Amino acid sequence: MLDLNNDLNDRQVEAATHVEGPLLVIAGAGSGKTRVITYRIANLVKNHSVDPRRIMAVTFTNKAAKEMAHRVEQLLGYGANCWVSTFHSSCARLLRRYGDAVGVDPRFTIYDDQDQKAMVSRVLKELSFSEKQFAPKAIQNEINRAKREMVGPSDYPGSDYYRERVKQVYELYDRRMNDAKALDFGDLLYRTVRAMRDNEDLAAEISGLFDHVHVDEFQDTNHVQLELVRLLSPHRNICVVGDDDQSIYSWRGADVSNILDFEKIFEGAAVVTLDRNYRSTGNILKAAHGVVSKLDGRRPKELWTSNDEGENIFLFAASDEREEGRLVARAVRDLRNDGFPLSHQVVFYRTNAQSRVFEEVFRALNIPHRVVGGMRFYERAEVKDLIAYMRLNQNRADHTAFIRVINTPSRGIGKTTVNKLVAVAAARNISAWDAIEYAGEAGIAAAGVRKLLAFRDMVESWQDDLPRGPAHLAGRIIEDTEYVDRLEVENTAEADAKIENIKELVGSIEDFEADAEEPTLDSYLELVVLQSDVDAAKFDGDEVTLMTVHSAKGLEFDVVYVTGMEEGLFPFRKSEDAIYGGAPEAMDEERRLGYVAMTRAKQRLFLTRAQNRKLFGSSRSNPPSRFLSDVPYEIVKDLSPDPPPAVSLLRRQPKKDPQEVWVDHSFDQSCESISVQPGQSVRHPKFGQGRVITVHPGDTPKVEVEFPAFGRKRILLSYLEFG
DNA sequence: GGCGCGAATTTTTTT
DNA sequence: AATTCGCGCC
Repeated sequence: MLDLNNDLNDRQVEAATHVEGPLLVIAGAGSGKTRVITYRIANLVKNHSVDPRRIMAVTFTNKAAKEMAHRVEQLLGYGANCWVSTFHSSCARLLRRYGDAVGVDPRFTIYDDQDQKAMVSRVLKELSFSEKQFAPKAIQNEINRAKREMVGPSDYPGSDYYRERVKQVYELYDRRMNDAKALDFGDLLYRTVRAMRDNEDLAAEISGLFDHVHVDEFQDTNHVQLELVRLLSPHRNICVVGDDDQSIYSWRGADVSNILDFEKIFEGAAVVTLDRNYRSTGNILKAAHGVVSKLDGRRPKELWTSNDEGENIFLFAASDEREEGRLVARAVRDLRNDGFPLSHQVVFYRTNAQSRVFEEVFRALNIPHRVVGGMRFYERAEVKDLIAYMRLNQNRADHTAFIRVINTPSRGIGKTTVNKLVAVAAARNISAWDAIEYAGEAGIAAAGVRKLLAFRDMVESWQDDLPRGPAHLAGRIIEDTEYVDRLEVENTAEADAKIENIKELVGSIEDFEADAEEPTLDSYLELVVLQSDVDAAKFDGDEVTLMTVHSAKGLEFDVVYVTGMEEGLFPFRKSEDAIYGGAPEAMDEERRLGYVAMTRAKQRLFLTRAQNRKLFGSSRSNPPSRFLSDVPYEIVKDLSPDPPPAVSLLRRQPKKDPQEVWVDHSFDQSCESISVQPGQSVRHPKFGQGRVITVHPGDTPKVEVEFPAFGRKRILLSYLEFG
């Protein structure tokens, strides 16, 4: 069952059998890192008599946690009660158990991004700050950033005018969150670390729970997470696994230096590098290496494999994004006939907005597909409404939930009534729910008071239903609020879709009750808010997967299509005036993202782009992604339909051969790549607007252009403007 | 307090 | 281009 030497390679054994002291495993893509962690845990239990309940493992998603627990169970032959979960879930669990000691009500509600933003808006209103001047989103980010850096409201520096205001918002936000018995995502980590820092006994008790701590995807941990790891590991039995080349979350505070400087943080750490790849063909690795090797400051490594070279890397250059969709869809269908089931194929894109075209084309061609991410199920208004009602049953003080449902479906309680109610609550530092008691004294009209009381009675009447589980409660809510009844009356496609979503939600609650260890309302609500989209996605059934590259972390597929390989899109550039040279870290991250995308592929890798792409309604033409030119030319096979939809030319450093130019141009800052296509409209300083007739590449690229007033002219590329 | 029209904003990635 | 949001009017 557990045969380390047989099942693992030498390096993996080295990592899996390391028992005492800090260990850093640099695990390249596809090098079997989950395998190493699971074998390591199994080894600790089996050969070193470690109590599984005293082993902690932190993963990036709940899905990864489940898988890990499952694989450990397989290795041991019995279910081990290891503590395997995400940072957020672990902290929620700890705070429910120990929060009391540090002023956290154990029955807190967790606020997601939307809830948090609503709360920020409410506070802005309360302080009479204009949302125009202080964008709620920006303040939200600032609060999150502060918590990530362990900066509380009172420590927050009010160093300039703006920050002074932010500090005010942060302070009141903190109070209102407290009144609402709510914690945001950042709080889960911040409060746990705060609690352990401020309370030595508590820190000892919590860290005393574990003898060994593991952290997966360590390259994407941030400051507060590192701090937590430190506090949990006074015994220094800390094993972290990650790959600096796959760090793709710096925008949400992840700090690569956590992994780059690990030996400084935990002195005397052992380091094992896993560079043998078991996943991909040789050519796929070569392509990926071409992209990632251009980075500076990596931990030096190059993946190798004894797998076959495999097929070439396939390129598609399509005329526009619809054509790109069709080319991918056709390839998907052909490969299915060649023995690659749809479920083993995946389409990646850089931004969620790109998914729509693929969905349309796949639907038109009748190719079963599933989109992961984007508008999350649990973020849909109707789903959130029902969940808000459920939240109110867990926590009457939950302000966002209260505001959300007080007049949904509409029951004649309007803005004025609600505003007055919230004002009373704020004045008395009580929840809006409790403020109903004082509604009469707050100048709320008698009719309003009556409606508020009726609402309260309705929610109170569910009290007796709580012990019967969340599914039953959901049924009562739907019935008493007439939520579905009202939608049925609307009789529109949108309303029908909402009804379907509510049915799906109820079904999922029933599934939860049937499967969960602890099928209570509290644990259901926690699951819902901490579950990611990849967690919720079912990877059964024969369907192609569509998802962003970010959600792809840790996954693998036989066939991978990386789409939208265009400058500006992938690598992504925020706006016209943002210059790549100005933010090299951002470009580095794009590069790593490209690397992550490519290394998901086991057998076949397609890189696709569109010559013209519609963005914000208008169409524009992007040069090919610089990442294309980083793929060694010898292993590339261009499957673009002919005639080639466009030729990409360099304005200042032209190459000789158009075919070569297409993929093999270097993007140093001094030269500019321009895509030219017959039919395209261009502008000349003297002749004005014209249409491209033919393209003449070469050392001095020229373009033949038809001008309405001047006829056909051959123009040097450098005189033309595109757009 | 609800509805409707124009303006504004969106599209980087998410636990 | 499409959806969301805010304001003003009924």
